[in-house]
Amino acid sequence: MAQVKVTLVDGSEKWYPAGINPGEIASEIGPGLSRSALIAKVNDTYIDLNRPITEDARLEIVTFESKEGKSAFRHTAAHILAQAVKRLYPSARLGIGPSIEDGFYYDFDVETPFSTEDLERIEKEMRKIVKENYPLERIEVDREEAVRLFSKMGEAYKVELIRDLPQGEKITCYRQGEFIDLCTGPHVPSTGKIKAFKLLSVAGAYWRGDEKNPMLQRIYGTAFPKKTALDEYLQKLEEARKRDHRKLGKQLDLFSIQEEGPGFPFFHPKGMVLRNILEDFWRKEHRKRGYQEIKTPIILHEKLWRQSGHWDHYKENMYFTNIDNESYAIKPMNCPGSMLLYRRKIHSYRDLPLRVAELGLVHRHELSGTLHGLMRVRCFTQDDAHIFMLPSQVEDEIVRVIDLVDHFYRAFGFDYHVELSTRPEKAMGSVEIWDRATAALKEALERKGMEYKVNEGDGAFYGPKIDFHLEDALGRTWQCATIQLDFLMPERFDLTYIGPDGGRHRPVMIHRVVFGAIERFIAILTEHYAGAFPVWLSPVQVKILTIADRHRPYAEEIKGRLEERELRVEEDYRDEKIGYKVRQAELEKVPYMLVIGDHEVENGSVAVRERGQKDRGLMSIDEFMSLVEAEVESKG
RNA sequence: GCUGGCGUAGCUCAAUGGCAGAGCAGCUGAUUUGUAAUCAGCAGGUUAUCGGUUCAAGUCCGAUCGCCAGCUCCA
Repeated sequence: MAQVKVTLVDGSEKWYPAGINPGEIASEIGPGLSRSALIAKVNDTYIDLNRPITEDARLEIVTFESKEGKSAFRHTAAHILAQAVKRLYPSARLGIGPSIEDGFYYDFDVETPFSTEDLERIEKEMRKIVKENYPLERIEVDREEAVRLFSKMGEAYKVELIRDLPQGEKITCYRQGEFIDLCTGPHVPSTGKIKAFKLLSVAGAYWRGDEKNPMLQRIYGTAFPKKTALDEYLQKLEEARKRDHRKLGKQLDLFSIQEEGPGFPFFHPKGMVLRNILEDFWRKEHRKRGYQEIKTPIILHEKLWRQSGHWDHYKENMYFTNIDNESYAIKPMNCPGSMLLYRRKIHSYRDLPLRVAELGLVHRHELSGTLHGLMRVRCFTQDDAHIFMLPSQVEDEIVRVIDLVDHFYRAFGFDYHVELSTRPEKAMGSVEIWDRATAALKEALERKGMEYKVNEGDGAFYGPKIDFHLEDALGRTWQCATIQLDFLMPERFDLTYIGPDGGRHRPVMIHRVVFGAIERFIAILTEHYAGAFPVWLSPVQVKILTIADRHRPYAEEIKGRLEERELRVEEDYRDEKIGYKVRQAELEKVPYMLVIGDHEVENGSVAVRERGQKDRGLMSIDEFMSLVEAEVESKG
């Protein structure tokens, strides 16, 4: 019998009879691996454990530890969900059911949407299917057969998917018990593997993500090989919810959104402190890098928006108003205003690049269902800038902005990922111009050696963009910084500069934001620190707590000393026990508490308590101030 | 905008279709206290809004508004 050489991940090589499958190899290696084996990676493809190995290959037994293992595991869980739904609701039509980060979902077309009680029923049925422990069987069919099979079952959506598959490609299905689904796999060997799972929520989702298509019912769930891991995950979710900036914003009294202004946030005194610190930091860093600051009006005449192209491409998102029988728009972006200012005078090539920054308040009519605390609002302040350049300066300028964003995000300890968004369907300008702009962005990214994901068709209507995404507490990502390259606005506004040849030339322009929107950035910041802001950002840096009334004069003196040094101080002189005041300060997440009693008054010291820690002991006031100031300086 | 869920005191939450409640916060008083909650009293509500069913609605039905999850869209 022919033999195949199998190279394992540790580099060892073994010979097996041809046709052996990865599952058999796993059990030969050991019962532990055999038990945790889910799928296999043979050379570079992931396959089921029962697929035969017919030639020499590199083999990796894939467990739940790896991304692909998790994905296959949860994909199988999705099939179990679909099977359960088909048992309970035979008329349900199947959409798609992939694994996702941390779980899986499956879409169903059903007459009446699922309720929470339905989820419990479905879960119960799923448990039965797991217990019945069906093997997952891979079936290859040709196209006609597949169409016939799924048509017979009435699975119109599946038939549509099959029709869209490339011609000539093999079509695979997976069967478990009475249930069969169109699927490329791979899957874990049997339904019994899915030991711990939970259905989490139901939501509507358009078929194929298009709002013109019917809305299906999507059931979300997650699955783990062990109950303890599932519980741990649910616990983690619970913890993450406590970091929600909407909750913390209320608790810490940073901001609110009132029913009278959906999507229009109110900033409270403490939120304003935070916001002003961010703006101060921003101004300082921008001045250092040669930016000038401007402010343009919030309301401008409709004709400006016609000229900029917003009228044609962005009208649905804009608010309009009338003044003296003329139509005006409330700005959804800052660029047109900035264009007018560029145009106010003649520019020499020697003036370029011209970096013009604006903390600009914009209003956009976002769909009501998309509003989300401070993350997604209807009015927000962009830390905008428009950079007018010679064509030869484009790449350098993009790189400078990338560096700036990186500098900022490092200061806050943020991880981010980058996406390159290309020409959308309803774009202004020619494909050639877009290609040129996109190439320039790519070039800059590659020069920085940055990894990025391409987001086809997601650019602004006037140009492609590099987006920087940050994560919230629940791992949802939000676009914050963006760098957009624009050849079109300068054209539309007939911007020029005088070149060395004395002639007029067209500048190129970058639109960019670093925070993105200050509101969103504050939201991310709040979730990132779980409300326990580092000292330099804390709305209140020090809280003075007195033991008894008689300590008040000394506490006042301390407070004065701290305020002289521009530290942000609050006091709590109420006649309450110290434990009570400490508790309250802890809940307010104030980084430093100073306890003042007889002892401190006598020897002119302060007793320092650090947030989340115990008593740090006595210190002189000078010692304490240097400590805090050093911490502020280091942005720690 | 769409699908589903939810909306009770400033906050967190109770209340079979049958008298709207608790804890915290607030106010008043007592207490003068050493590192995560001192005690007592008082006050706090058109149960989101509007309409309907019912002898009776926080609870059932409809509409509107808002919030939450997701989809679509986006900083």
